[in-house]
Amino acid sequence: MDANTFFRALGDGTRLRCLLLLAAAGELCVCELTCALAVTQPKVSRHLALLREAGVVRDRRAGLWVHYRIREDLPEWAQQVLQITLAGVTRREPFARDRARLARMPNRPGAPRCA
Amino acid sequence: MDANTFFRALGDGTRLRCLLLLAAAGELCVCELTCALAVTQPKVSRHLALLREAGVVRDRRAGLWVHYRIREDLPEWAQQVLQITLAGVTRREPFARDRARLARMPNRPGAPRCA
DNA sequence: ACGTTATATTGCTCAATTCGTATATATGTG
DNA sequence: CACATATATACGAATTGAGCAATATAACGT
Repeated sequence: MDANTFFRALGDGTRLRCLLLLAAAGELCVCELTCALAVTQPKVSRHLALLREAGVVRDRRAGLWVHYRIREDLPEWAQQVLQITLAGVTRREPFARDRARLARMPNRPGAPRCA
Repeated sequence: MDANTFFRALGDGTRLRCLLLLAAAGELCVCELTCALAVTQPKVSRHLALLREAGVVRDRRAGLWVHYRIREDLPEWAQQVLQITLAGVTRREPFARDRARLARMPNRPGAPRCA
């Protein structure tokens, strides 16, 4: 994972918000991300595919749901970048609303947490 | 400086290399960056303008030369991102060669350090 | 097999970026 | 003033990228 690939992946607003949510929540399925970001499902799916191809996230299928998480073998510096950014973002940025929407979702295991 | 603006600025290879050089060297003029990156001058100039408009760098004119540096009032988290990335980049990435070329330039004050 | 839900992909259009070349501006020198 | 150097900008071409709508695939339940 070179720096250019990594930052190009973060260069899009939707992908950045996905990554910050994943950095905050650990693991999320596509429907949760779709609902938290309040965007269409194909949009989230394509950006997640880009993040996967860039080597930033990995997916894990569990039945109908596909869970995404930040790759744990990501270089140390890249993980730190995400953590520091997560700690640095203000409440005015879109991510704050994403996180709030995510927190409002029911969280029963095995059931979709989106409407 | 919101996260989206910041990472969009880093999302281009040329801009990233410029910023890493600036993070490593403190302050550089356009001709030094042009020479270190081994790209055309208008290309560097335009990317520096984008970085300036994004609020990531600031410029200082000194006679013929315009020196660029990373804005010191950049949010703490953004500065840390740059420092961590600088420490994390490997010798295989283009930035390593940029830095080597920069180190090879003569450094007499008041004279252009490029060919 | 059928229907349902979750996710992925395709086809297309439109906007945004990037780059090279050429030219313009700014500053300094004689 | 003419001239040289450093930097900025304008313009068009080419590429890339994002978005939407529709459709395809995958897994589950009955």
